[in-house]
Amino acid sequence: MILKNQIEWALHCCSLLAAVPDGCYLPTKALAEFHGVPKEYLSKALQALSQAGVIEGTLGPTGGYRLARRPSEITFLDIVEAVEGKASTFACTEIRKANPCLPSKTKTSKTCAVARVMWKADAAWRESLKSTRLSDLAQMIAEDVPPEVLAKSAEWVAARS
Amino acid sequence: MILKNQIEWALHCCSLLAAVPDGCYLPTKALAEFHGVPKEYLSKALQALSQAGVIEGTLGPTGGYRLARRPSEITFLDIVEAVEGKASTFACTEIRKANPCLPSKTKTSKTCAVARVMWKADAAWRESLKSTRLSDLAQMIAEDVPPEVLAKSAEWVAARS
DNA sequence: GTATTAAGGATAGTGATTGTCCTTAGTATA
DNA sequence: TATACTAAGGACAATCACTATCCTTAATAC
Repeated sequence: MILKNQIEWALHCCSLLAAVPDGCYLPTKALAEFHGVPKEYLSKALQALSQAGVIEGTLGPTGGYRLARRPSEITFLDIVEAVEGKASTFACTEIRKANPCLPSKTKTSKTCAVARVMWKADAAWRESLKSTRLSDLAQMIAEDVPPEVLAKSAEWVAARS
Repeated sequence: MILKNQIEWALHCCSLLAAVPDGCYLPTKALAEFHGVPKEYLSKALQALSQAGVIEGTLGPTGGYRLARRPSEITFLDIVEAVEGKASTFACTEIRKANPCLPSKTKTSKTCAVARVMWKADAAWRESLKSTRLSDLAQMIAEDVPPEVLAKSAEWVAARS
């Protein structure tokens, strides 16, 4: 099991969209070029983010995407769930019901114990993703990347917004 | 992204192996029949568990599998990692390096910030899986399943061990 | 009117998961 | 010793999700 690449793309795109000047939009073409990924396919991830209300897009020559909320109000979970969906990573197929010793009349009152444990772990994963906001990521990146690269990237984005 | 079915099978199989009498082995055929899954394919998951040292198998007419340790010393994480591997669910493809504003000479001192956050969430997931042991699962199941079904299942297993 | 954009449908290519079949070697029993 | 049973594992095909590309439609700025 591995998360799809679109998750990574979506996270990096949102990170970059945080650098878009107020009132402006950054088109898919620029986002794809900046990250070196296919524009058409990236578009699918951006559409998912848009539908989830994480980002918002507008049409026309000055169109593109921008964050729908402030970076401090967008969590990693928002982005991951927009692309990946909200369904648990563990799918219970109820194989416990195949138990030959289980009379068919038995009521399965609770959910499967195995599933409960796996879902608890899934919840812990999401809770961790929820605890980091886009603004936190911006701060981390500001500490990692040299200031001149950061400034140049902001210019690059502004020039295309 | 979704965990493979073999994870579910492996967890249920380990749960059932906990009911095998001391010194006995339960063959793949019985495990597959009990859970209603294809014997040949289930065998792959059991082999992975065996290689990871979670269970141990022996050959011959009285052969099969049994737990390699006591249920209190086997965690969900042991089982999940045996089948799924220890690699993180998030794979960083370093798309940050495609940044056109990044001089090629720039040293990437730290790992990607996005990856760090995703890996932290992955660690939280594994930590949660680590906190539940096979003995805990047995207790949960004992509270869910009617005593007569539990006893009948134990008989079923003993008869094939 | 023209160029540009998001949105989304249709369709292949790719790779991981699922499933089956077969061979090999070790073990218990008659 | 012969036989039946088992795990281990290699080879292979089917299925399905992910990746990628192409195309049409509708809205927007100039």
